[in-house]
Amino acid sequence: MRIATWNVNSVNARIETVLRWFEEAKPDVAVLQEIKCVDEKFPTEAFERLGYNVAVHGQKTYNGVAMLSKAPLEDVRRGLPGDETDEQARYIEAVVSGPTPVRVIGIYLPNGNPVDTEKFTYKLGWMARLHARAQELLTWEEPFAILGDFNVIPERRDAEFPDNWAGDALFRPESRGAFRALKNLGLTEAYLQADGAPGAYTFWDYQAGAWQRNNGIRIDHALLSPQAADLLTGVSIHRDVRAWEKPSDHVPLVIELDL
DNA sequence: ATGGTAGACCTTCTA
Repeated sequence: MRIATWNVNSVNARIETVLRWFEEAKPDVAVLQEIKCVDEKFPTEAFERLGYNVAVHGQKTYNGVAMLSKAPLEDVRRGLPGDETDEQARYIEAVVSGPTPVRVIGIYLPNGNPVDTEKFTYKLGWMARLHARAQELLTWEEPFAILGDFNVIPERRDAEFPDNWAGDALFRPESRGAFRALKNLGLTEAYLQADGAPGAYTFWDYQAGAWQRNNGIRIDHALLSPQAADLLTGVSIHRDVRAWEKPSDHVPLVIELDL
């Protein structure tokens, strides 16, 4: 079973590129971030034509996440628990049906810049709530995977020019520490040695020729519960998609589970 | 040090 995550930077502006990738990569499940539309404007029919069930947690103009699955989705949950006042659409969770059901969580973790504003506070609070949710799910001892745009550069080797990111919310010690703490709950990062070498980036800015200079960062991640980690057989970053016509600034990350 | 690009949408915000 292939599970993909991809920040598409507007699903409607990018629909041809997105559908082309789905037809080529044929993921069984995918979580999308930054769909940048309300539920009613999501191109549901286009994905249904490709055989997907669709769950959307949309928002006008900003953010927005979705989940697509060939198998039926159960127990769909929208919004990260822990703050009833949070109106940003950054979290979707569902159980993918099958002989071994797998809970899939798609996240668009807040960027957090500038760091001297409430945006950074919101990011850290959001990470604390994600930590609590993961902690709860772990007590169920079932296979689950958290995938998405984490907006965290875990290590220096995850940036081509790490010094450029000093002080940025994506690389601040607080953000990296919260990411480590999340993993240290007992989650396995899907990050094989082949792709784990320096240069395994998932994002290149549109500006200043970042792609041409390979000025990339690795900020899209997949974390697995122990029961899901035991099924992990592969990880791939679809780097070539960044060179397509009208690309997103992120590329897809795909994990393979032995199901 | 600044600005460079992209998307939504209305003028500036977010990234």
